Amino acid sequence: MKNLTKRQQEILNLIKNHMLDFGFPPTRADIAKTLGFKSPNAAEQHLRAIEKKGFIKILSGASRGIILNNSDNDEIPVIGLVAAGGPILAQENIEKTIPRSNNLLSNDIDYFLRVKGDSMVEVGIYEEDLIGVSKTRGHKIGNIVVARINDEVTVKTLMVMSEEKVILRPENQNYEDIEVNPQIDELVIEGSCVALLRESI
Amino acid sequence: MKNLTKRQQEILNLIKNHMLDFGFPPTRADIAKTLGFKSPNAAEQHLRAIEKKGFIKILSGASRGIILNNSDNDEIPVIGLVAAGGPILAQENIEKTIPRSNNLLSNDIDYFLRVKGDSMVEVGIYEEDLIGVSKTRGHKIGNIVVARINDEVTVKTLMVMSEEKVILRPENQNYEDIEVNPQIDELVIEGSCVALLRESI
DNA sequence: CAATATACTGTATATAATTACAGTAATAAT
DNA sequence: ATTATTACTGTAATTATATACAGTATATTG
Repeated sequence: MKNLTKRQQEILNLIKNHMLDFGFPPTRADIAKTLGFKSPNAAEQHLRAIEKKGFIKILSGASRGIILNNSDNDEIPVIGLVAAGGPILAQENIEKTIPRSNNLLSNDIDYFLRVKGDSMVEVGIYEEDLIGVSKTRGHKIGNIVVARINDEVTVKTLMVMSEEKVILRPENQNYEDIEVNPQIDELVIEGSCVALLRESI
Repeated sequence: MKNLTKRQQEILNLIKNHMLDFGFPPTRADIAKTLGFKSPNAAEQHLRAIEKKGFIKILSGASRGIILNNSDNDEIPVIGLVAAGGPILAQENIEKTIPRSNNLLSNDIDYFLRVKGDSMVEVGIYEEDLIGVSKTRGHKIGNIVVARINDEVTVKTLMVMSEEKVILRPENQNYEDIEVNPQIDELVIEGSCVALLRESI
């Protein structure tokens, strides 16, 4: 999907704002008035350009017939069991999706992962909890991370991370630290835990 | 707010469905066509009646100018500190509101309460966590409840509940059970904890 | 260097849509 | 018993709106 120009982005934002304010899209005249165009055709042509780039769909003949193509995916996938081999976010792993609500949880949650086992109870992460995982947030020492060792996905605290030694700590006295040599075993830090959600208490 | 007639409800549903399908409201002609009216004026008059009853607002002169009055409150209040005296849900206690997402958390959350203190750490409820509280769900023995003793609001496990003795248990070995005689102290079980949300980890 | 995209003005028109007015008929409320 | 509400048909006018066509000017791309 091509990038919008600054002006086109302004118009797309205007449409979104109009939707929020009124619950329906603006007319060409509305757009022209708001942006100070002297001709509704200016708006028309911008809309055509934005449609061409795939951000909206224009229904011909219908007044206010502008449909937003929700490119920004506003649904967060919930990952249950992770099938061996494939990527965590593979379609087969997605248990359901939940709408992103900006007010609520930090914006950089890429997915929720359902916790299995009791290895993190001492930091209040229980079996069946959903942890919000950010792929991009830096994987710093001390973070609770989602790690993949060979084909197994696990949630642990990242204690040490060097070229030949990574230590992952369960937050439960009954478990031992996991030491991995990334030059021997395949190790991927998939993301950091940034939120938690417990659906049933 | 007066009740809608069956036909009026049908039309309101039609509008909502149109919003979901297209992202904007239907025209009078759309409504007439869908419901088999031979005159757009039939739709017009229904809309006026629905507006009169407070379910929608009609913007005059605007095509598709129908605004739904979100009567079903789809925002869950988040309660921070509870001011002494008043009800928990008093406006001054509302820190923010978050949109209800049906997929995600059980539907009978009436509000979120921000947890203060560490008295419930052993069941994975930490300071600053938000607990989802249901007012209606039965306050059974063993439930984690939101209780108000005189003017203080607290979250504990309900252990015993009889006419002259109520025991509330902190889930933390460093704290003692709280025993209340409801005939001496004012005690209200405000609700049961049905979900948990941790915004920052 | 020509073609294409961007960013508009300006005019015009067909059609989309609201909305007023005039009725009919059945049912519910006072 | 009469008045208001509900639930429509039918017609028509006015306004709202999309959209085509003809331009101008600048910037970007192949």
